[in-house]
Amino acid sequence: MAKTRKPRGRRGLDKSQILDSALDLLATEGEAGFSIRKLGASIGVDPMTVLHHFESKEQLLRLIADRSLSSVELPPSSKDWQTDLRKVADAYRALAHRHPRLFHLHFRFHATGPVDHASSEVVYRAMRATGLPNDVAAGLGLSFFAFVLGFALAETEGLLLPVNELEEAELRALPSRDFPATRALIPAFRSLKPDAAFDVSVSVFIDGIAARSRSFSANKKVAARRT
Amino acid sequence: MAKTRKPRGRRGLDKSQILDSALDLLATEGEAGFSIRKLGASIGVDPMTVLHHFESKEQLLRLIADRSLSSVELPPSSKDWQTDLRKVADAYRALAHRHPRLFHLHFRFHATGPVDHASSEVVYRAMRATGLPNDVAAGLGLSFFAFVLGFALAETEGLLLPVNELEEAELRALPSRDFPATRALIPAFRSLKPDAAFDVSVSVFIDGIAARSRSFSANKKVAARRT
DNA sequence: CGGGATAAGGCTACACCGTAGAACTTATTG
DNA sequence: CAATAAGTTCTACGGTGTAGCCTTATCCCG
Repeated sequence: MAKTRKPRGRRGLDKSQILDSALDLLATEGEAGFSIRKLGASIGVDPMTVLHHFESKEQLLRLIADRSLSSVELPPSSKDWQTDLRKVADAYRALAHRHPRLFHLHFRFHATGPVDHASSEVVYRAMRATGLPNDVAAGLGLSFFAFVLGFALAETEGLLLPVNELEEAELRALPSRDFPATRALIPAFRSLKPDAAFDVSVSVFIDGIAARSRSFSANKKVAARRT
Repeated sequence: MAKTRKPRGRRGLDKSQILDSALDLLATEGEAGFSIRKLGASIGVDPMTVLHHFESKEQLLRLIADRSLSSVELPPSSKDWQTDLRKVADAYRALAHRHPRLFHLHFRFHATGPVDHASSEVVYRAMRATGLPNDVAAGLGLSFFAFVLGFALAETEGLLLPVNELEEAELRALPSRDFPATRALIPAFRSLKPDAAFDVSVSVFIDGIAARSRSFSANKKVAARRT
């Protein structure tokens, strides 16, 4: 049986409950507005009591990130590595949408908890299914993660929103001699659909991997035939 | 003539010089160790003097990010959109390597200064050269940026380093029944070469775009012939 | 049941932070 | 020279993380 001993203190405080409140506070206030004192006040407890359970603010933030990460529901590995990759990508983007104010923490504390390992296992299994050599597979797997996290972070930080009127005015002010492409795309920026952009770029990445996988296998066959 | 009026104060302080020192301090101490008081002390000036030139710490950080951004040397647009994309990617990764401690600021303050516009013009020009429709081109251009920035950030935050012995031990501890792919790639993680991983994944992304461009053009021709 | 042992929870204090407001000093202008 | 404006500093306020010490409640063992 698990050793979930009930808390002994008179307040019946539970680390896990504190973490929940902490995540709430962080999710609503953002990191700048998050403080141990506020957290203590929000749960009616002395700030030092919080630090008694989590030895520092840094540790607390780390555990908050871990907890939010534990909410990703990762797909089972299937036969088709491409859909597996797509599902992992979607799962992490959904995570970003669930807690946009704290998603950046996943870059600061690159967790190595079970969730991360499970997700990356799916990715690495997919990369190995391509037949590419191990060093390439490892690099591509990590890059795929970096891409997905980067896209999601860009989204939560507002880099990917459809441009508003102010930004549009700024773009229109660019000299058309030097910025023809930017100006030509202004209508597209106005009606930008992040979901579609994500789908397309994930597909593009996966297509690129598939192409590389095909040409690598072909070369290997040729080399084998030559011996 | 430009209006670079020399400073009038008795200390001869210059906004630009303060900014230089600020960037230095931030680059060596990291954001956690950066404070207006320390900056003031480092240049022998009252902290409030700093705030007189930059109205808040937030503004100062924003300008530091802008300044670091202004150091990217972006390539001229060529005839080949693929090499153009590659050069932009390299330029931003180089930026991250130049100032790893403050690269994350580029996500917080998505600058819209001239440098960013110039770089994105290169990207958008490339995307339009593919012949893809504008909405797809816009989304892919932004995604390409997100990918490059995400990779670079992952690198500066330590997600992409070759695994050390401690991490390797953690990976080895994973049950081989559930994590065969992760375990199989451990040697590859040991000797991971970020440069190569970046090159490969940028190529993969570009290849994917090129493939999509080809199939789109083909479809368009078919549709045109059918009328 | 008694009496440590142990952990939970709280109080105080310290060093540091960003910055508002007012005062002072100097350079420029009229 | 006086007036003005800009640069610089001082002081103070409310906020932060957390070290050190203390009290109190619960558990375990004899």
